[in-house]
Amino acid sequence: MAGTKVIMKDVAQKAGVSITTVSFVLNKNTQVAIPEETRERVSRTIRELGYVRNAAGRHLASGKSHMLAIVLPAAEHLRVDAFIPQILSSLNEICHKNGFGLLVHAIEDPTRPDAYADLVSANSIDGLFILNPRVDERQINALIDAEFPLVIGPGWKHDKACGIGFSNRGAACKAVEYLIGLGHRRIACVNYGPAKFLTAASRYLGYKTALEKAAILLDEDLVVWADFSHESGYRAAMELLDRCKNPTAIFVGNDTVAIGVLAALRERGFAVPGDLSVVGMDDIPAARFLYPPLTTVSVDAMEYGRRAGEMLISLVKGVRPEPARVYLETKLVVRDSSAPPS
Amino acid sequence: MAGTKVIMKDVAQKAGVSITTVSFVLNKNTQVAIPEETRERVSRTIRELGYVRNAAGRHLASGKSHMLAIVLPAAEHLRVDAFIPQILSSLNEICHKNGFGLLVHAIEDPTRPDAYADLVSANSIDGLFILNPRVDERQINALIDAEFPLVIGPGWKHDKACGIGFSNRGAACKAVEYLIGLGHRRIACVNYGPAKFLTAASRYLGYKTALEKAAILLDEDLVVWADFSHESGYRAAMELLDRCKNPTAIFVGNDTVAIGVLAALRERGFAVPGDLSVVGMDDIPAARFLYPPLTTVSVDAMEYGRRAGEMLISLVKGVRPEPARVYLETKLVVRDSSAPPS
DNA sequence: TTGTAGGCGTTATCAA
DNA sequence: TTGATAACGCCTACAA
Repeated sequence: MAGTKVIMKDVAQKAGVSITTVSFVLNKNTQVAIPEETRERVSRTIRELGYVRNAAGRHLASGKSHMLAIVLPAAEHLRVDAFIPQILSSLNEICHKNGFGLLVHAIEDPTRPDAYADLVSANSIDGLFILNPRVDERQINALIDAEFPLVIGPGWKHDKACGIGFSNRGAACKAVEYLIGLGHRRIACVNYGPAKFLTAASRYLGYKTALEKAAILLDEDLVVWADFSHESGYRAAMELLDRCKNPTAIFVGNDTVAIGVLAALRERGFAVPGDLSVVGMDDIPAARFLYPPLTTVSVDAMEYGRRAGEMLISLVKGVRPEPARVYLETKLVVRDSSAPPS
Repeated sequence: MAGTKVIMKDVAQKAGVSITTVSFVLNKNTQVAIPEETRERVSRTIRELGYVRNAAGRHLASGKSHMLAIVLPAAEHLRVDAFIPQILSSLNEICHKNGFGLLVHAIEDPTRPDAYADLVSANSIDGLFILNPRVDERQINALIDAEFPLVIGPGWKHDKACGIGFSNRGAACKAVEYLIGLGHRRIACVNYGPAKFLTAASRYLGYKTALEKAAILLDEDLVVWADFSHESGYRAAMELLDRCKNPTAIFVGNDTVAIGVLAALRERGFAVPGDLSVVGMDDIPAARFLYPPLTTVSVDAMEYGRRAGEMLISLVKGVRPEPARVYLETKLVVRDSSAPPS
């Protein structure tokens, strides 16, 4: 904000060079050899005048907006899930470091779930990171086919997709196998969101897989579905308890929902882990400060966002990241909410 | 993504009108009377061709980017604070409804706290919402002076500022007065962030005000400072307990930090509220599901974001919102973490 | 009511 | 090595 608007022409005039030269300096163009002296003089003039490139002009001429977007397929996600803000945070950092802005687009109108595609059509963004897509999102494949820079979960079924995340199925399986290892047999599942969300479906699959491997028959009455929020976890747990099927452990689809589950158990007088063990997923920052501290499966959310950003920026620059699919490590973190059945 | 790029000219040709007419239809221009029949035909053609306005062209020609930004002066905020995502969520909604994109800019480089000003200089954004500024942010007044659309807290000291928020001082005072009303005298304060953040400073002021009104001498040893995260709240509480000043209640600057405080108390064997009462602020979604359910001061975060968005969009459209400073209502929510001293 | 034409600020091609 | 100059796609006086 150096008072009035300064444009490239002003810089060129003041520095006594052409606009082209200024542009070369700004873009750190190495193809052309500009004398250090000239380069220095132009840089100084830019600083003196407080000149900043106009985004619109640059965008129109280059076709690059220097904007990336993160799409969250459910507004509820953004509102309540403690995992997302961490991703946002590291993604934000990577973007800034590389000169990109970060657009957040949470889908809150279910009738237009693909509204974000307009951002692409309008050429508003250079790349897209889609977190936890719905399974029926057809638009996504069209974008990948069109070779639009796009990062999504590693399990997305498209040959050319670039993805990062972790094995939701594997992680869930790990959590449930841990419970089985403790001796639990009647293990309930409170999933964290509707099955139309890819990762929620995968986590449920992991739950089923673990039971199968241990030859435990799946009891549908032990499965309830929450809807992202603490509140929904609370309600789901209440419903589960009302069914009187006496589980000895509960696998919860994520920690955010587990917060509600723990509250419900407390309210109904169940001791954790005395009467019931609870295991979550995500290891949100609050997990270790809950009562009791929550056993969960940890993923490094900050790294998740960082790597996603790096992959996306690589794609935007025309370099296909290698490897194209990254599975982050998950780790069972045992705290005090789990114990052998009594 | 209708395959290849469609521009206005294509629409104009196919519909058999001039580019101007298409532009008028797109912009819902009411100055000019276009026959319903023509308008309809153009709209249909736009749909058939899957045409979407190019953001760069529009931006350059109109000077409007149709982007708003929210600035978070500490990256830590975004990472761990459960209040912010809710604001983000409703802000996101209002933006979409009005055809704006939402840029998130968390400041993570303390050496360049005003990097977001470049967004303004580059004309990348039409408006700015600054949440919880640092008190020393000089850039802000320059922007307001330049009449750049900007929404900030209502307490920001500039005649022309537009602000929304709530009285942090008043809300904190309310919380502490409640504790005093219960009979507490030795009330500690765990603030949620450094005093250079405006709202943290205001909440501390509220704490002091309440003590003063009740003629209770402020004991500096009862005051500790956290740093936004649960973890920092945990550590701050530990430090407080180590000082052995035997408070009977703790006022915590926000609920996020209070989660850490509760964990520390638990670990040290203090019963809440039996041995110590705890009161937080913000009423984050998790507050009522904590153990014990947290007494706190509630503000409607969703409305906060919504109103902020509305004010900002109004400003962008050149209409100064009325009133220019909005104080949202705060409400003491008494749950189970507070009781009279034993 | 519709069309023509100039301009927005940058990039990038092509001469010089 | 540098400088003109033509795009880029849209908006908007102004003209018809």
